Amino acid sequence: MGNPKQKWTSEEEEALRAGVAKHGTGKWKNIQKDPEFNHFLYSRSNIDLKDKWRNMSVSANGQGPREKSRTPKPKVNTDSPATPLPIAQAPGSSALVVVDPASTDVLMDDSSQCVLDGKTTSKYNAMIYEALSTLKDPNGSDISAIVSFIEKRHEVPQNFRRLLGSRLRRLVAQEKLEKGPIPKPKEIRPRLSQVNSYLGGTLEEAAVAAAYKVAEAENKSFVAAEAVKEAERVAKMAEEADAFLQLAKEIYDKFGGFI
DNA sequence: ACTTGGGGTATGT
DNA sequence: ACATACCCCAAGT
Repeated sequence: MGNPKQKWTSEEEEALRAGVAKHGTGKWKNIQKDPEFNHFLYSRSNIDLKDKWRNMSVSANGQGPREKSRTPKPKVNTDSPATPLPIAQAPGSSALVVVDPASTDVLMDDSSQCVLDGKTTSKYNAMIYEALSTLKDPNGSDISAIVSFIEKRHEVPQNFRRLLGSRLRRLVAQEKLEKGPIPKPKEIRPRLSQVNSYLGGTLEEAAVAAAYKVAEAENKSFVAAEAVKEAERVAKMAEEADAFLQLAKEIYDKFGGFI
């Protein structure tokens, strides 16, 4: 009747995940009110968040269809901000100890072997941002420094340096990174204003939204240098948004000279 | 005022 | 039919 049913967008889901990661399960109202997530969740109620979380948890779980009569909850739940995330949250969640190939499989085992492409890419991006933001080399960190930093912190394949090299080139090509000073979200916004002034039309909204998301996501990955899990998630977010931004740029390249 | 569990309806296989 | 996704209600705190 009143509601045509509003499907949850991936942005909303991400916001919800992030919110739960920060506030813990059950603090739905807090998450909804949090200015950091309210931009994505303003149209959802705390109850909606709860329901969505339930659904996500159910489908992310291997096969636990909606059991009602089963498992009447053996645990009373210690109610700590650490929660049964539907996707992530590694065994030793709090520390910097991460990613050794043996333990990671616990979270993404089901789809691990085939489609790793996108996921590893995101992971590498996250590592790069982590390295850059930690090293904070004003002249820009050279590749050796980045490699050695990451090697100290993560298990990486033998050809990692090669991978990293192409990865970096790509990021620079996409202007998500610069050679020289560390990347700043601010670098992106002025660019967009060009697009805006030329197009000024329907795409403006999309472009601004995309740019804002990229900026926000990248900005976050600085803060999240210590929380690698978060960084991974954020990197994925950035990549999604970046696709949008690319589109906007292409359009600008085509029509920018005329309009 | 919020959280929580149950349930209802639409939609996809 | 069954499972899933979204929404709503009523009870408990």
